Amino acid sequence: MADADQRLEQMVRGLREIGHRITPQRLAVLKILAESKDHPSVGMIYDQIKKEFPTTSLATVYKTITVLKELEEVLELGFADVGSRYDGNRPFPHPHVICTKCGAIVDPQFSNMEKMAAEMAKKSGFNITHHRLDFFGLCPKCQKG
Amino acid sequence: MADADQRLEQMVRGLREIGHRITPQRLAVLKILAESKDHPSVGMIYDQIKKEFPTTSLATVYKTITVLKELEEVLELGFADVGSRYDGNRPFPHPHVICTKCGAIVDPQFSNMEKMAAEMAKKSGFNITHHRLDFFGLCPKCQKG
DNA sequence: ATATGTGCAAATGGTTTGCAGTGAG
DNA sequence: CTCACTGCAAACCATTTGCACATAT
Repeated sequence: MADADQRLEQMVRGLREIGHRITPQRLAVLKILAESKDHPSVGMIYDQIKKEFPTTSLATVYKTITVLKELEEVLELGFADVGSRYDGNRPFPHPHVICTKCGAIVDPQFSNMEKMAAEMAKKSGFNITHHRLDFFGLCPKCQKG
Repeated sequence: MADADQRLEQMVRGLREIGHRITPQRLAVLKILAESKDHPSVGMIYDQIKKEFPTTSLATVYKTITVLKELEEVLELGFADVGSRYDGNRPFPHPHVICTKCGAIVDPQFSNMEKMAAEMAKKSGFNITHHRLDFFGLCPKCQKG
């Protein structure tokens, strides 16, 4: 998990740079986000943290994520039906594949979106800064079930 | 607006087929969705409708949209920050370009996503059924402002 | 020492629901 | 005539906020 450690350091550094303190609760949130590859919801993070710090409040988790979003150290994936999921491991735009049955979210390798973004910018006159690409379907497991 | 008329007919037909009634309020929602190219929110639709039917309730708008979603006669675009927007004119997956300042949403022409979807299916083992592709940036107007 | 962070509880805001009355088919 | 639809208000639920206390720096 060397890359998760690096992500964690990066997050801590970012918070310190803008004058934020590193509390144990906050560190626990950062750890979960830096390590997880399954794009957890706030609730999932909260449940996880309560094992370590039973008194931690949901509000603290939300507040921490808000700061990380501002720092662009976490990527928010909002869904109309199922709320928001977070990716602290790869906090930059990249494609996702979402199972419409069990809700699993995975990162496929690949994709040169930059080329397509440039094309869109040209055609629309927009100054494109970021993007989002999601594919929906049934994961291998749910195809059998 | 010939294609909007066609969309409207298609929607009405769809509703009738599953035994739903066509009330004036409902028809007003359908019209707005079939005609608009600006991806309105529920609130925008509601405001629009009140001009014609001042007593119409928000709940009715929501309920109608829920049915249209089931029929796949309207495409829902959920955003984490700004809620959901709806496209009844082209209710199938297609790319969108969203202005991060004024919230405008436009449909660029183009895109062969099918190829990319097939690639994703192969790599992930998922059975891909649909997708979503959004580009974010500043629209020409907001680049000046 | 001194603000920032925490935890709790209350507030918010978009969306959904329950239900009695209304109206499309 | 009937049963689905409407409108209203209440319920929901994820997220946000206010505030007194705790604590990282």
